[in-house]
Amino acid sequence: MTAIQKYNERTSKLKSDACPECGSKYITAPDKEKVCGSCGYVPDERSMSQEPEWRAFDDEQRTRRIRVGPSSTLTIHDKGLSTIIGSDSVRNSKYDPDRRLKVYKLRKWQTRIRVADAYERNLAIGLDGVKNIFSHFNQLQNNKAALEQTSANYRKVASNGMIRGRSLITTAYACIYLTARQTGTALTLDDLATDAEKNGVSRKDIARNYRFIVREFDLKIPVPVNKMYSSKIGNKIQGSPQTEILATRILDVAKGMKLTGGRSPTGIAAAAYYMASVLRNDHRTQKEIAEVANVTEVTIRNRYKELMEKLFIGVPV
DNA sequence: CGGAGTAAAAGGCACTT
DNA sequence: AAGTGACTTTTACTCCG
Repeated sequence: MTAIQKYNERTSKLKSDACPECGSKYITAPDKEKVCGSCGYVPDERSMSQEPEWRAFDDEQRTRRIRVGPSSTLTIHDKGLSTIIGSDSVRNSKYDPDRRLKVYKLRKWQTRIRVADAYERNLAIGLDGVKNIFSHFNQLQNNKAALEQTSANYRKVASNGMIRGRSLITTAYACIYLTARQTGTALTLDDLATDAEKNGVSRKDIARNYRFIVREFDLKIPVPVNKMYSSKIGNKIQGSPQTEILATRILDVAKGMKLTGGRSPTGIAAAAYYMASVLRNDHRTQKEIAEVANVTEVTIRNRYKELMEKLFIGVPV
């Protein structure tokens, strides 16, 4: 069967008005999908073709037109663009020894060139570090966009020679924290620090590095959105969604009244959540909330008191 | 026990030396 | 990099219902 015949056979099935499954007619309502009246078959006429949109009539055209490979990414030091010379032709004895030796040498040189440069090598280590740290946090684990952004941040820091005198891993942590702050992800410095301590990186160093980057690039970092923290509390404590919603409302108002500046975002979020739980008779103890929010009960009390005073002025409760 | 409150110690931040 | 000062949070504790 020629290609033309195959093509005709395939398309005629779709174009004909008979169901290819049972042969009966389609029902076609206006603006609706075609559905077979008797067996329910839906022809996937508009499904996406996995095939290339071009055609090649000889080998030369094929090699010229083909464009494949993984998409470009910032998370690999050479952006994932380099072709890796495979090891197949080295190991496989069906190839002649000359060829195998040649490929072996090519591979060796490729490895050298790829990461031989100190800058490139460090970039590779740093970006790997970022990826590694990402895998420790479930907020980040499957967040490709955050990984790309962190990698972009890291590259920017590296290319400006700002890692000199600082450790790669500390910079990696700082870049992750930066991304979290930029994207409003509820990942606190403490969260990162707990993980970093295991690698011998102190919280202080991450914070200093982070501030250094922010200052150097003159970045405008939004004030943390407290809602993120309150929903984090809600998740950990398994509270009702309504309590969480009320907590975020309280935080909105508190923010509007400038009650959030200078205070720890987690403390205020915890207090708002406590307040919401009291108001909604979904009562949680201060201790319970303090534990998941990583603040003390005293802080919750203080912030709670302040919220109650400022938010309910003149309002009979 | 849950919560209110307090004094003193500790910690973080912006800024200076 | 260490010191300073204004400020917040933590520690540790008391008291109340």
